[in-house]
Order: sequence, then C-alpha cells, then structure tokens
Amino acid sequence: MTRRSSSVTIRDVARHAAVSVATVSRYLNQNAPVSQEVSERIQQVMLDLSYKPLAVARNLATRRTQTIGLVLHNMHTDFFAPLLRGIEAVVSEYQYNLLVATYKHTSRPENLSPLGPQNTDGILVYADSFNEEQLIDLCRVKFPVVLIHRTSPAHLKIPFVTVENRTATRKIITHLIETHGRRSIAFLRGPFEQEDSRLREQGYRDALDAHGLIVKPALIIDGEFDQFVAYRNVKKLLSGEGQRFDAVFTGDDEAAIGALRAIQEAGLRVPEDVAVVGFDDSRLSPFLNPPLTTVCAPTEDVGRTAARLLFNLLQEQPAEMATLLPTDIIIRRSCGCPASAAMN
Amino acid sequence: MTRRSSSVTIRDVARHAAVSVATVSRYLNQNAPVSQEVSERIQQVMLDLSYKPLAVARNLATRRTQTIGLVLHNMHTDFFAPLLRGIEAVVSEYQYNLLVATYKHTSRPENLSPLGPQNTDGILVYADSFNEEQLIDLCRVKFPVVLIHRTSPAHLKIPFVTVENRTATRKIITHLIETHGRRSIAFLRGPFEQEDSRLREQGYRDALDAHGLIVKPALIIDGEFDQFVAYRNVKKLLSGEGQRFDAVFTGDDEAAIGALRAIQEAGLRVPEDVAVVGFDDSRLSPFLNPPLTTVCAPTEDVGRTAARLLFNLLQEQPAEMATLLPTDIIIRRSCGCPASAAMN
DNA sequence: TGCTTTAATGTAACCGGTTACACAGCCCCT
DNA sequence: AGGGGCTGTGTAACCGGTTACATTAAAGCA
Repeated sequence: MTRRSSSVTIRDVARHAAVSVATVSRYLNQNAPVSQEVSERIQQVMLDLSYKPLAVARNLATRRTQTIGLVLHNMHTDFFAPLLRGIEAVVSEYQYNLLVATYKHTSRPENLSPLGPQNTDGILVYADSFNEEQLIDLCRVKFPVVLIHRTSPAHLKIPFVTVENRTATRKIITHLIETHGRRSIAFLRGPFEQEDSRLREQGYRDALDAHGLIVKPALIIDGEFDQFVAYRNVKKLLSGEGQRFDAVFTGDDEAAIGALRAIQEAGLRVPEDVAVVGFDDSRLSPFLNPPLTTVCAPTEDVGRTAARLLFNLLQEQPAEMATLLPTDIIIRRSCGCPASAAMN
Repeated sequence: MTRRSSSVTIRDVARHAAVSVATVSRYLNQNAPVSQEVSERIQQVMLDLSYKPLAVARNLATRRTQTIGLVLHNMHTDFFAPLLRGIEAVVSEYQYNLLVATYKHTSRPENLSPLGPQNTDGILVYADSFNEEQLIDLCRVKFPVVLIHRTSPAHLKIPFVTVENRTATRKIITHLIETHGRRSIAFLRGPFEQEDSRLREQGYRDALDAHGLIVKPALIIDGEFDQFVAYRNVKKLLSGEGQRFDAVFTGDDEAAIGALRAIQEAGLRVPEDVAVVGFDDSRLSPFLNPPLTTVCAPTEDVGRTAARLLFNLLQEQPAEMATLLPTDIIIRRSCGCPASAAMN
C-alpha cells in the first residue's frame, strides 16, 4: 500500500536548530534539562517544519506502544457500546490508544490473535474471545491482561471484572416466585461458552431449589442472548403441548425482545399470563412493551473498572484479582408489578 | 510503565536456524524464494522459540502501521455502535487494526490529535471531530482520510460518505403535511456544528415552503440530538402559550425519546394531538410508544462504505469523492399512520 | 583556591525488523 | 563453451526515535 513520503525526522529538527538529536529528544520528552534558549529554538524549528514524532519509532525504541487492546468476539449486540464507552473514557484519560478487534478463538490454524504483545502494552479480553491456551501463552510472557465477564482460569492469576450473575438471577427468579406466585418458570440459556450463561442458569436453579420447585428440563431452552433465536424457541415451546409456563427468564434483554414477541403473538398477555424478566438493563429494556423487569448490569462501569485495572498492571501497581460488580434488580412492568414502580 | 522483558528476535531465530536474518524475514513475508529445507528449519525454530515478530519494528521498517483510525467526538449515543460494527467488519477483512479515539477539536492548546500519520495509515473522521484546519494539515501531507457524516471542505478533495439528510427530511415532513394534515410543525435542531443538523433544517424549510407554510422561528428549538435536552425544550415549548404545534420533527431518534416523554407528560396524545417523527431508525425507535416513524439511515453501511473507501485510498485505487447513501422513511405509528403499517 | 556537583549537551549504540545489493550455483540456450 | 537468467542466500544499511556514557562549563562548598 501507500508509502508515505518521508517526512521530517528528529535529525532534521536537530540540524536546523543546530543541536544534537539527543537534545531534541530530551526537549520532546522533558526528561532531562534543556536550556531555555535551546528549548525555544527547538520549538520554533518544530513548528516551522511542522515536525511530528513518529509514534512507531518511539515505540520501538522504548518498547512501549502506548496502546491497549480490546478483544470482543463480535459486535452484534448493543451490549458492547456502554462497555466500550467506559473503556474509552479511561484510556483517553491515560492518554493511551485503544485498539479494538473482534476475534473468536475458534479458527484453529494459526491462532494468530490480532492483539497481543506485538502491538499493545496490555489487553482486555471479553468473555470467551480467547481460549485458555491463549491466555496461558500471554501469562507465560507476563503480558498484562484483564478479563471481562469471565473469571480467571484457576491456575492463572489474571485479574477479571464481571458482574454478579448468580445471586442476581436467583433474586429476580425469587421475585417471580414469591411476589408473583409463578411456579413454572422457563429459562432461556445463553451461549454455553459464556460463563455468564452458566452462572445465570445456576442462579435459576438455586431459586427453584430454594422454593422446592423442581427444575423441568423441558423449560430450559436455548436463547443464545439473541432476539431471533429466542423468538423461535419460545414459539416452539409455546406450541408444544404440556409445556405450560407462567414466567420466563430470558437470559438477557436481547433475548427478551424475541420472547416477548413470541408470547404476545401467541395471544398471551405479559405479564398476566406469562411474566417476563431479562438481564442487563440494556438501553431498550424500559421501552419494551411492557417495560422489562430486568437485572441492571453496570456495563459501562465494568469497562471503566477493567481499564483501570489494566493500567494498574501496566504501572506495576497492585491490582485486585477479582472484581464482581453488584447488580440490582430493576422492577418494571413485565414481571407483574404495577406500572407505578419506576419508569426509568 | 512496564518494560517488557526482551523477547525473542529475528536474529535469535536466524542463529538457531543457521541462516541470515534476511532469509528469516523472507520466509516470514513470503516475498522471495526460500528453499523447502530452510523453510522447514526456520518454521521449526520459530515454533520452538515461540517467536512473534514485533509489529512495531516491522512498522518502522516498512513505514506502514497496518492500522486505520476512527475519530469520534464522543460515544454517548448508540449511534456509533452500528457505525463501528460496519467499520470493524471491513477492517478485519483487510487484516488491519482499528484504533478508536474520541476527540473534539475544541481544546485549542496543541491540537495534538490522537490519530494521524504518526500512528495510522489513514483515518476515518466522524462529523466535526476534526476542524477544517486539521483536515488541511492532513491533506498537505497527503494523508488518507475519509469523512463520515460530513462533506469535504470545497477546496480539499476528501472523500466522504454521509446519508441523504435534506430530501429525506423534506419527505418525512411532507408526509406529516400531506397525509396527516399537520400545519404547525416544530423542529428540534441538532448541534449546529454538525452538518446533519443543518441539512435537516433545510429539508424542513423546503417542505414548509413547498406547501406555503410559513416557518415560525418559535417552533425551531434546540434538541441537540439529546434525549434530555429535547425533553426540557419541548416541555418549555409546551408550557409557553401561543406556541401550539401539531407535529414535531425531533432531529434524531435520540431526541425523540425526550420529545415523546415531554408531550405525553403534558397530557397530549401521540399521534392524535401531536405527531412525532425522528431520524436514524435507531435500535430503539420501533420500541418507543408509539413506535416511531422515522428516517432509516443505513449507519452500518455508512461505516462499511467509509472503511472500503479508505482502503481504496491506501491502495491508491480510485475512490469516489462523494457518497450519499439513500435514506428511506419508515412509517410506524407516531406520525398518525395506522398501526398496521409495518411493525419492524 | 581546589574539588565536587550539577546543568547542558554531544556521540553513537540500540530497538527489531526490512530490503538493496552482491554473489554463488545451476539450468538452458545458441 | 560461454553468457543470460533464475534460485537461494548473506551482508549491512536503514527506518526514526531513545538513552547510556562521555564531556564541558558553571556553580557550590570547605
């Protein structure tokens, strides 16, 4: 591709200012004294030549990229927007750069991840975008990593930040049982590879167990955190006879969209006939019809916290190993509570 | 910050494989013949040492970063999610990296933009995040730039991709006038610095003029493409007497949220008393109450197209100067059309 | 006054790749 | 048989910064 016309280098500046390159470099980095007079001369020359230090050369010399990376397995959902927002805020506060890549560890041949020690000072890894093997490799070279929405493999000590999944799910299911008397609660599972999915399922089982309700396998179906998958599968569940349910936990808010539609198209009322609750408190959830009762996950805060943690690592400051951000249940209408309870 | 423990270099590989660094480099880049035997030896050594070429060194040598940048003025709205998605798809197709930064040209002292020739091969500039002066600087050094949601300053020939703003707005306003007989249509202006805002306002004026309606300045208020600003200002407009209106174009869908709320809180019905229409067809719009009639802007496609264009520039292929992606009006309920018309 | 510090600067090696140039050996062609 | 072309390889310069080390002059101190 394009070869950039060679631009002005630090040597040009040095020559014009009649000083050595070292002095120019010192002026640039303010890391050694430079006389007032020389400083001014250099500054002037830099302006005249409109000199811009080449980041890549500096990076090579210092062995630092001033860049952190974020690996996501995709950008399909709106979930990553607040996440990215939180991360970006911290990154720019530190005057760093942010490299964003989507990547899924699945393609076996040459697991050449787009982000790593080659091009960043540290990375944020979302959920299962990297597999354990890749994490091990990074640990071996002591590369700073912070995991997002997944815990660290036991033997690797990688800091992670995620949200309270299990107890939050237990609480919201408990709400369906205790407050609304629901006893046949369907569960839409998220992608199995994502820890969030598995923990939410545990929370669901916890709640049922605690109330002496038996877990009916037929009521546990795939939602995949996906509107369309959820729609299809809830529809299928509704059409099969004998699979009556009076509530559904949709796994996340994305899937709730599909679930709501399937239920309403079947002529059932939400929440009267079937209560629906989600997880995430996505941007959409208050606007669904009826407004969705859900678990509020502080996604932007997750992003901020993870980024902060990574910067701690970069500065070799202590970093919390495990951060579990609290989640709240947000009562709206879809669980059966009166509309009065908060219109967020 | 952390100094990475010096890792395996190409010279180590060369030594272990008993060849020169040039040969290793050739093997890596497949840009010159290397004998079968030597290739295998090198490959083995690379595996043994788990050698990873340092991107930054390669970048310095080749004067290419394999990275493009995206400058946004902020990430507050959900708008940038589909945009980013489109861009990322193309970037990863080209095996490039994507650097994302938020930046606003306003802070005068040292307008050191985070993205530029120092660290990328080309950049995508959203709306007014860069000012004209900065664009001029980039043009001077022939740096590849593609503008998003703004046209090129006349004298600079920078390719840009944006959406049809003016005629789309004219059409949707015309719909309010002709189909629904609205004659007092309020207009929520977006941020003045954004071209989109200004063009939409022109479209609004076009439509009114074409129907012999006079533009009442009192009905043109600030919405700032912001839910809360829109809420406040619509509320204010409703409380002032004499400022009756029977429809409002909210500038974008974000502002529509606030407008709807303000109108409904004032006890007016949408669309019966006041019709509301937006712009963007954001993820939320079909879920608003009532579902929002709006202009569908192909944001993800804007991202893809802009990225493609930038890669054309990088490869010195011809690139379309002006790309104006078509917008459609999406009829839902909030304009007054019957609910039947598409539940998207 | 003589010695130690400190400020200010220069020289040149270094970061880890790429690549221009040189060259050896082999094949093919006239 | 000799020369042109191709294959495969090595040497070393180069990309544009940083920085260890050396050096000089001025300032501080006993």
